[in-house]
Amino acid sequence: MRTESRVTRKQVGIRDVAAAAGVSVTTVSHVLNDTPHTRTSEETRTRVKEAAANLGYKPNRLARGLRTQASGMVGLITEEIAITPYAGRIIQGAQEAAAERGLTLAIINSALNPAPDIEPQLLRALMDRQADGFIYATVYHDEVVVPEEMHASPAVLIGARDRDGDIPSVMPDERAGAASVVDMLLAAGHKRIAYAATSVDVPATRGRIAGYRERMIAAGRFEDRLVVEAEAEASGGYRAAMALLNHGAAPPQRPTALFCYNDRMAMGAYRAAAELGLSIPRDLSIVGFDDQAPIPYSLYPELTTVALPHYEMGAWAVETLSALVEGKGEYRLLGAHSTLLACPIVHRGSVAPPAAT
Amino acid sequence: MRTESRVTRKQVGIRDVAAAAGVSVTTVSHVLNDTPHTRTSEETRTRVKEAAANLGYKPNRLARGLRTQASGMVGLITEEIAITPYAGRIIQGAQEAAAERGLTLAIINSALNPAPDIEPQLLRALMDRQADGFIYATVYHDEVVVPEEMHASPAVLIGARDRDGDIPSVMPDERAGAASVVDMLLAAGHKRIAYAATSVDVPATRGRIAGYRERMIAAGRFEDRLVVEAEAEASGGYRAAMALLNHGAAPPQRPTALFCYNDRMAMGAYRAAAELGLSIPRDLSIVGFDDQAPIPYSLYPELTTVALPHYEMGAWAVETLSALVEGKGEYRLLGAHSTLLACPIVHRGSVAPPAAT
DNA sequence: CTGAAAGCGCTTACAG
DNA sequence: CTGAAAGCGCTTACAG
Repeated sequence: MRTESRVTRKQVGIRDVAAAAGVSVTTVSHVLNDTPHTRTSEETRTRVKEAAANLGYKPNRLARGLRTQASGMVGLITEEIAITPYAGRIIQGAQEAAAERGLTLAIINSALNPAPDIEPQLLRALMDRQADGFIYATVYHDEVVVPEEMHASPAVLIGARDRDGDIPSVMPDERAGAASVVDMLLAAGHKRIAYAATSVDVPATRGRIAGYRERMIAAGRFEDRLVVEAEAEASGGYRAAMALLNHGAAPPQRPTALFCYNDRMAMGAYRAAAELGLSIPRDLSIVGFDDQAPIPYSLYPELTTVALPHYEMGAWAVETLSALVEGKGEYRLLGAHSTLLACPIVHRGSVAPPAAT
Repeated sequence: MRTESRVTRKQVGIRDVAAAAGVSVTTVSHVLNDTPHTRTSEETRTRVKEAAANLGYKPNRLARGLRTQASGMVGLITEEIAITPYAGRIIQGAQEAAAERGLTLAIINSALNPAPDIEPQLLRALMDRQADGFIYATVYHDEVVVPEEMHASPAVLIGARDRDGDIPSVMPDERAGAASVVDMLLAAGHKRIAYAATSVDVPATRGRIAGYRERMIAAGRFEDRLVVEAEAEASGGYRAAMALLNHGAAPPQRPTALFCYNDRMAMGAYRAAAELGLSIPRDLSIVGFDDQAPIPYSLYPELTTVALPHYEMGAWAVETLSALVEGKGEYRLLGAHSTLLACPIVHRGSVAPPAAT
């Protein structure tokens, strides 16, 4: 049972506080907001603060927003991301950064191939609520053309560049991440490091293979037959691994390490290794990419992989957006600069030095 | 390049529309909102609508909210759900239902073990924005005590009952889902159906094993040694499957079907089957639970499992909440009723009739 | 140091 | 059928 009073009692407003403290609403507003260039006697300040606390006064943000023309709300449009396994952390990063700044996040989950109407409709809903700005998080494209409406507000992009070059963006440094995997494998003593590639043409595929090739070439270890292409799924990883490993040949013929485009492919590679009687990591080291739950810790041994900086991208986005919002008007100046965030290796159990041969 | 005018042009307000149409703002408001018990000449109506369309008038929801004391915004508090793999669909279901009703969803991602302050802080942010009500989505508990503040507003619970019995709730019908799996397996001809259980004491564990036992007993097939407990992870599934299958015994000794508490355990069971040289589904049928991406379609053969009604629970929640909000004041009357939603089997490739013995 | 008053953009009795 | 006016709860020049 609850005290009904809490439910029904009228909201206390700034006027109630003013009355209780025996001052004007102006003064209440000033002391509660610490309005700059305003002096109020210490005595009055404490009287006001006490009154506010006693009454449990909570300013109505709607009213404030109406008056100040700033809602303190930012919209996060996620392209399927809310229903995509790995990117809830974007939301988390954005939300924590928003909370620090007193901003509220309103999330719009747009479809990957948005129905022509629904996304603008949701976007409008937020604009009608005077959202101060927008973050558009894509599932990873090169370039994206953001909804027309977004150009009228401060905006920031996650995972893609703006085709019109207007909007700041952030994305993972796939290339550096892949390069660091090769470095790590090389340092562990591997010489024949294969790559299970995939052919979809997105930044992730290009960046990862570029990082791989670059380092393999630099180390003088690159060979065409070390990379095979397949679908970016477990089944593709199985096929690629079979092609790479099943030459009936022992090392040095056979690769001692297999770097997979993503964790799903790595999962298929585990199955291939099992069928070929190869023990991981003794006979074969495997590295994935994405750190896609729950794969890495569901495999045996647990999969060493590369994490995407989802949390960091979310936080970066609201930080940048919030700067844009502050510096209204000239926010175009920041322009199209695009930031790359590091992808750290998550070390687990699937990498070991190659067996002595 | 964008037309700067769009960026800088002052927002058009209801007054501009009134001026353009040569009527009062009262009239504009009436025709645009179709205010009941109000008649306006057809001619005036069209004039107003045209003027609004020409000017691209979009009502300021902040102002409307301030006036009507209803923000049209509902808060969705998710306990780690935004960063949990399988429940983005709750958000999606809630969002689509909200959009249909002209409501906007604001999402708060609370931690599983919330820091004592952060969650109430976010909740307050939404209350200060005059949210009309709240949905609290838990990761699955029996009962939960919702934050004190929520009791002051219409509210609805996903995945748990309210300890105080005040708040309507919805959850998956785990028991019926598990029962339907046993029925399906029985119908396929299996007699020895094992269950890989887990011992954490949450509704999901109890409901699933209850459904299993109930049907096995009804069919006269229940045996204690058909169920073994392990951790609810791939490693536990591996161990349980090994214990169940590795008696060196062929059917009819050995179970021909294995129902796993969740998909992660099923994943471990696949590995055990492979090591034991058992082919799925020829030698062993496996069924999981959760339909947790990307496991079911990353396994070979793809895993038959049971889906949780996330989308439906999300939609149910906003529908119910919206009813509560409409019927303000007496919303307590709806009270603690708790709704169960069906968990459908998703048929894939891991079930077949038992091999003839 | 403090306050009266205008105004943010709407809706809604109420009057005509 | 239509409109003038009050008011939702704040903030902010401006005056004193």
